[in-house]
Amino acid sequence: MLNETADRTIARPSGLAEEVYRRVRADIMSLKIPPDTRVSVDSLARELGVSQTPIREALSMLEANGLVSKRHFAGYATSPRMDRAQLDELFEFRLLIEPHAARKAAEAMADTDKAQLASGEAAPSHDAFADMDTEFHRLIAQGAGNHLIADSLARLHIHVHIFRSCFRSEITEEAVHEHDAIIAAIHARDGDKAEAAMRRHIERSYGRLRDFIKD
Amino acid sequence: MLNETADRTIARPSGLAEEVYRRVRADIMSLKIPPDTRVSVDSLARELGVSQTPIREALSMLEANGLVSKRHFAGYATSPRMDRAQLDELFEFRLLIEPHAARKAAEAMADTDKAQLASGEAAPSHDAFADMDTEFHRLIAQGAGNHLIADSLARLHIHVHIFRSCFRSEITEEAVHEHDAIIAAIHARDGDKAEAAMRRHIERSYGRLRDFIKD
DNA sequence: GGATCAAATATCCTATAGGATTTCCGAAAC
DNA sequence: GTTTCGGAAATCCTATAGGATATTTGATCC
Repeated sequence: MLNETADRTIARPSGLAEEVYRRVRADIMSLKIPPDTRVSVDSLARELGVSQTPIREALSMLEANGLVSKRHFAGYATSPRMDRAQLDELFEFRLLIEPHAARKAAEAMADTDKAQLASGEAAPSHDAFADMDTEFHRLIAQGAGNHLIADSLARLHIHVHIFRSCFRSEITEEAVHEHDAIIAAIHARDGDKAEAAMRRHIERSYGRLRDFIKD
Repeated sequence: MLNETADRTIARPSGLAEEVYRRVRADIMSLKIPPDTRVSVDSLARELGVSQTPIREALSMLEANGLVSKRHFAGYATSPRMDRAQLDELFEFRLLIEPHAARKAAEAMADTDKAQLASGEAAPSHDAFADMDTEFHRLIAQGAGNHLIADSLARLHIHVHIFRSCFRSEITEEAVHEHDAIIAAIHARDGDKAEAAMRRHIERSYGRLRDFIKD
């Protein structure tokens, strides 16, 4: 095995900045870089084996997506963990979008996409369930057939994912059942039921997450 | 007048990338850089008198906001003008968010902010009306007290602004009257009326803009 | 013991140079 | 007239060096 560039380097010739962006985003989502932590351009450049320019571009994109913030002449840092007010705002926004998305998905989702919906019942671990949950909501958002809806929810769910991972919340039977109800409504092409089931799911999910915040 | 750095250069020591971002965004919104036009890093660097690095950062942020797109080894280009499908998606999204924002603004908006609401009746020109309209919707979104709502709508209204500017649509009496109805409802703190008035305004606005698209 | 101030370090920000790739333009062939 | 091919130009992408700033550490003073 003489494979030289094996460790943590990036080689693909398809845009270094994009590759760095995905990698850092993954590190933030997996809490490998915890919230409210400084992110050094130099360190990342050395660790990933690339120059500072693509790092800088990737961090600029992450900043535009709200995952890191920049202070002039002080560098980048990951956003602090959500507080109560931010959690409230996030779920208020989700309640505006996702029930509507579920309705449209029920009415117009392609059969091939519907077949991919899984409730997460078979998830073997916390991380696996988190990934399946993210994919579940992503599929429904995509099923709504509106790119703005899909993109907005993707951005939001990243923050939900981080928040949930901070507390390693358990895989509740409730969440699985709520997912199943949504899946059933979509398969039945019942827009009203899908919208109601999604609204209920988000409200319950908010209740489960809110308990983790004391301040 | 011996002011040397007067032309189109940038000097403020508060983050060059941010300054470049605002400038390029303004140029795109004013159609000084039309849709579907290539944007050269070198040219911008020479024109603004700064290095390539802040240009690159600013373009990365603009890309994350959907105003330009990048192709590997081919450079940046402004997004093409919205087609019918994108316009439909945009207004579907606005109808999900803005009526709710108007309701919350009516219920909780600060008096000092309410005093700033203007229908745009006194706008002397097309550009002035466009700016007042943007500010009108921004104030209401801010009045909803949810940063996610405010940020999402700000992003969307940029595209509305560009689309409208492409056709230099007239200042309709209708739009002013619709704005007045919203303002009246907010001053009366009537959430139901504010939500209904905003929904009606967006639906009418969609009808006025849709006529410009033939394809 | 706590606070204040100054120097040292680490980091960011900017600028410039060189290699790699796409695009554009013109000529030749069909 | 249309298409194809080749070369030149423009552009992007990456890497490195130097100046400027914030943060940290340590010593001194109260």
